[in-house]
Amino acid sequence: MATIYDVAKRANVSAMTVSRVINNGSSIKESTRLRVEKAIKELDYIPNRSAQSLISKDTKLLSLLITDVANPFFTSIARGAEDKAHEKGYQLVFSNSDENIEKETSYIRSAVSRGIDGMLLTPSGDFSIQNINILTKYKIPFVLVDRSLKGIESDIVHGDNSDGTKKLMDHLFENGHRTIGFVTGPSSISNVRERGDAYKQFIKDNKLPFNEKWTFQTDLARMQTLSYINLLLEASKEDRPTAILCSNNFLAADLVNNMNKMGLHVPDDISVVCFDDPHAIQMPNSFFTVVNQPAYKFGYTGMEMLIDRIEGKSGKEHKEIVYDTELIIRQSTKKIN
Amino acid sequence: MATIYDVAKRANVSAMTVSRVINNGSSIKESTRLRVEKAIKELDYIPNRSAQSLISKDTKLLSLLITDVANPFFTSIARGAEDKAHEKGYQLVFSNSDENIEKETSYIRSAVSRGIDGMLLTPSGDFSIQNINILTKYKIPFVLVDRSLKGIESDIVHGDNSDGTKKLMDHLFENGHRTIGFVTGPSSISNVRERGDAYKQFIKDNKLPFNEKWTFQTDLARMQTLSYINLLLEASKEDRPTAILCSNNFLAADLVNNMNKMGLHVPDDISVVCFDDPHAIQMPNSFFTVVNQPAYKFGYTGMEMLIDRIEGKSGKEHKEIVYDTELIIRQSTKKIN
DNA sequence: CTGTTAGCGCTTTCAC
DNA sequence: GTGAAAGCGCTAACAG
Repeated sequence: MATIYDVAKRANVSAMTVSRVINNGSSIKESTRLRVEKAIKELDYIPNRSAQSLISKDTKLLSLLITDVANPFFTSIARGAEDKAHEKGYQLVFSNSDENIEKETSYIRSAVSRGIDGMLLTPSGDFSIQNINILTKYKIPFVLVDRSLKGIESDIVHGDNSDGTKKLMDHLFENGHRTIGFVTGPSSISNVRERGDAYKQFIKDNKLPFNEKWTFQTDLARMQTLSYINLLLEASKEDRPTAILCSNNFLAADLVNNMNKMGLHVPDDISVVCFDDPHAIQMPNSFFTVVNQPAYKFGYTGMEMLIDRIEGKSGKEHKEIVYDTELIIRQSTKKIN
Repeated sequence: MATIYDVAKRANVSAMTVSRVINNGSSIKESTRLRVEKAIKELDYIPNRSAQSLISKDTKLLSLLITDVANPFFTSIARGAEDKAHEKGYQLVFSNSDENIEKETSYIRSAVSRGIDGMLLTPSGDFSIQNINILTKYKIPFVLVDRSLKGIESDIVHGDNSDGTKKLMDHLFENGHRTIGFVTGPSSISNVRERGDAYKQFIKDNKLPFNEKWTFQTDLARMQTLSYINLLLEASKEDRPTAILCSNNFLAADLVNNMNKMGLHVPDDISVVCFDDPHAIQMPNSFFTVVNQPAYKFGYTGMEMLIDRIEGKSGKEHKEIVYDTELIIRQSTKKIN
């Protein structure tokens, strides 16, 4: 592997001159520049970033820590983040925390060790604060995506969870649904909380029947929707919900898959709605009625905020960007009388 | 950010001793080890990887270069690759080449510059050989995924393209289809070629009508299926294909979306099949009849091969892993008489 | 416009 | 068991 000295020798200049050529540094005589560039090409010289980073203290490496790339919502975030990072000359290390706090800790520690310039992350829950503290301690800029953290001031980009929930509930209400169940994740996650609050608020505002029984909370990584379905099956048709609101796409997919297995048909027996599309590609006959969030923009804008902060282009105060959600009515909901 | 010298000073030892403690190096007196560990904890010292890499020549950083994470096929590869990398203590930089050779070159150059230990990649086409040469030149191990490269010997993991195509064609044939169109990508991509060959072979073997007109080749990044659809619309119902084989999922999604816009209904007017699921989550009412490839395993096993090679656990000869495909019959195909 | 010197944070080599 | 010196590949700071 050729070093800067090899190039220097070949071009009959000092290493410093080569360095200047590489970094478009101060004025260099055209003839020497050409000689150096020729030598670079001939030796196929590629600068060693580790050596550069050792001096500059930056690595042009960013970290993207999400729950699971395989979830189309996060896939889009990842794509958006990578696009912006690439645009700005950064590269992206990605990690899947799987909603697991220990995994998150270990990823953050190795990211710090690697000297990443910043991190874009979806914290797995309020416990993540201890991990965020590592970043703060090492003065590593970070931006939160999709989930906020109680008591943590930071740049953040997320969707309008309350309004999104309301849109979903409105849609169900307009279609005649009155008893509406709720399948959700752990309340240590901010958006889960916000969606839950909006759900309860809607029920109160519209004086809908409420039974705690129809609210089901499960782990987002290991979903146990089957027990909820059993509850539905045990209840009489009059008692059980005619519609279910799921607080995320994977949950909804798991629920509906299991319902089908157990002989409950969507939307004929029960309507189902959720946040975020379970499908990356928009198909004319997609199944789920959803409130969609602009996930790509979450990643793209979040990355932009992060890089701005890294490069000192953000003010002292933290920025919060909230995106509107969009209701897309499809086949998983049905009007009832 | 604390350095090894800060720790050394605090523990009253030399930097060398601290280094030995960090790396579980040779014998150290228990008491000094404890003193050093205490200092490390107190200072919250995390070793600087750039400095380590400058000496050791390895980074524990791997690169994943794929076409587009947003394509569910590649999403699964990414997830599989990250899982294995994490298992083995490596981190993953990911990049989207978008089938663009220049982007690919630039990503490979920065990966090399970064000193990655190895690369798992889906080359954008046969031109990628020039990029592969960079890796070879710098002796960076790599494993090919999904696509081979003419004349390049390397570790590789991919699906059985011929057999997959045959499964799809068999299915169409059994459902009465005789005039079968083919929508595909550039022939510089190995699997596109292999699928095309298998398609032609099937037509020949079964003495099906063949008209060059119904084979349409387009760019995989900027698909132009509309012009093909116009061709279909101009033709009489007797002449045009009753089914279309798409060589990949994005192509199929784009085609069907456009067909719907133009008033051609799938499967009522025309059946459509393709390789790879356009949806990451398996839904009971998914649309496409596909031949699915175990994409997660592509990533997981590919990464395993890569790490084995990096760590010198592979033999001299290159390994090729070919996975079987699985036909999944869904709603995009229909029996005709 | 170009070169010299020193040093980033760590580990290898060789002493003791 | 432990340390001192040298150097990995690069660039900041200064000199010329």
